Parts: sequence; structure tokens; C-alpha cells
Amino acid sequence: MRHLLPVLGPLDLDLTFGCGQAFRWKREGDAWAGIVGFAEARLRPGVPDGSLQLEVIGEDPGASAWSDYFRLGEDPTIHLEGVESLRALPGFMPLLGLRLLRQEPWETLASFVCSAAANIPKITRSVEGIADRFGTLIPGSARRSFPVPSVLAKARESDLRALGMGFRAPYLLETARRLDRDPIPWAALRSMPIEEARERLQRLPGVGAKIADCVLLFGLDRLDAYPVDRWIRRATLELSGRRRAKDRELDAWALQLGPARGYLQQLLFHLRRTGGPLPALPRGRR
DNA sequence: TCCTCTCCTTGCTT
DNA sequence: AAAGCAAGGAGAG
Repeated sequence: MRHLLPVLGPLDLDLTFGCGQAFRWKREGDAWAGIVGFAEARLRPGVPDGSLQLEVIGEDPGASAWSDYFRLGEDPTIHLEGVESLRALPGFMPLLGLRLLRQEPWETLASFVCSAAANIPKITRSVEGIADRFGTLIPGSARRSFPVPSVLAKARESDLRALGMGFRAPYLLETARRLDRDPIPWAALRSMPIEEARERLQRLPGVGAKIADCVLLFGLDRLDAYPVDRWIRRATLELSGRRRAKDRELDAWALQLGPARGYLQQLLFHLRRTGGPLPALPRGRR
């Protein structure tokens, strides 16, 4: 099945798939191929500006679902309202082609449990390895879906360690088992106060504040979640002009970045990691 | 209750 | 080649 989807605003696939929010997209020459649910999608370049062409193998959820997944209906520029000062950061504006994907919550949770003290290639190996070993083959594709909790719950710790997951293996296994017994009310987490949603996720082993915020941001459409990792710690310290601060204080400082601070976090993460120190934002905010 | 330190796996880099 | 490093978390003290 093929779709030609209209795109509002800028779109940069390399940034979108390479920024560390999703781990099942691979660059194939000029194209990008990825697994979403029970589908394999392939995006091809050379399409007129303002649209995205994708080819789908497996269970196609339909055009509107894809548009929703890629967040094509909203121009990311709207997230700059109220934080005009960020526009002035060198290299910031071109990053707006990065689209925050709307991913499935469980797969997002499992992926970020794998992310602890790892890097993107390692996380990718873990996630892809889990799918290869425990997922369901997608008809017409050589790749597999990500296994649901009840399937992963039956795994052995040694199976996961064999994938190179190390100390994260027991965390993921126990998290899968708990979700199998006692499913998380995902819908409720989308609307409850952010601190409450975070606390709920942090009950799971292998899930601290940072990973809980990643799940909220990447899997539950909570753009108000601001994950503080080592890069964002540095970036936020610099922007705020402070010498040192606790993660909680940085999280509180980020409130001034508005309701879409999670999206801005993603751009700042990339900017800090690839571009070096950031200049302090002018006082009085904005 | 809160803070700080250490350990936990692996594989790639310096 | 040993040490450092990578989108952290848990447990001890």
C-alpha cells in the first residue's frame, strides 16, 4: 500500500529518526525503513515538498494513523511561541524539521529501559534483538513486530543477557512481567498531572525520572515532559546561567519553556551534543 | 527524607 | 592495552 501524506511545516527524516527517540528505523540508501506495530514502512525521497510518500508492508493502519504517528498535521514552528529567544541560538531553526513521533507506549517504555547508560547503536541492537527473538514476523517483511508484555514476560533473563543487555536485562524482564499481571492505564497517563504520571511509571524497575519522562514524551504525547539526561543537564545549566543545580531544579527551570518544552528539549539535546556549549538565555525569559 | 557514591554489562573509542 | 565513555537506576551509607 502506498500513501502520499500532506506535511505542514518542515520535515527532516535524518533528524527525526537519528535523534534517539525511536530505534526501529534504518537508513537504506536514500530511504528510511522502519517497523511500526505490525507494519513495515518505507519512506522515499524525491517527493514534492510539502508531502511524504510511504510504502507499507504488513498491517497498514491507514493514512490518518501514519499522519498522526509522524505528527504531520502540525507545524513544529508553533512550539516556539513564547520562547522566541531560542530562535537566536545558532543552528536551532534548522532543527525544526525534527518530528516528535507518536510511538506506542509499551515499546517506548521497553526501549528506554534498554537505554540506561547506553548509546543509540547499543539501544538499537537491544531493541532489534528483542524483536528478532520474541516478536512476530511481519508478512512480506524480513523483520518482526515488537513483542507485547505477555510474550516478553515468558523470556528468561539469560535470553535477554544473550542479546547484550547486561544489567538492564532483569529490569526489562520484571517490568514486562508486572505489566502482564497489572497493565498500566496508558490513557489515564496521557491526561493526569505530569508528576503523578511520572510517579506511576517510576514504580517499575529500571525506570527512574529520566526514563519515565522519555516514555511520557515519546510514547504518551506528553510534550510537557522534559527528560534530563547528561546532555540536557549541561544544556539547561548553560541556558539558565547557573553553575550547578539538581535535576529537579533544572526540570523546574524548564517550565518557562512552555507546554511543549519536551519538544524543545529534543532540539536542545541535539544542539548541545553536536554544537558545543550554549549561550545563557537573556533574563526575563522568552 | 535527602544527598552522594558505587556498582552494574557491553562494546566501541582513545 | 588500559581507561574512558555511552539519552541511568538501584542500593548503601
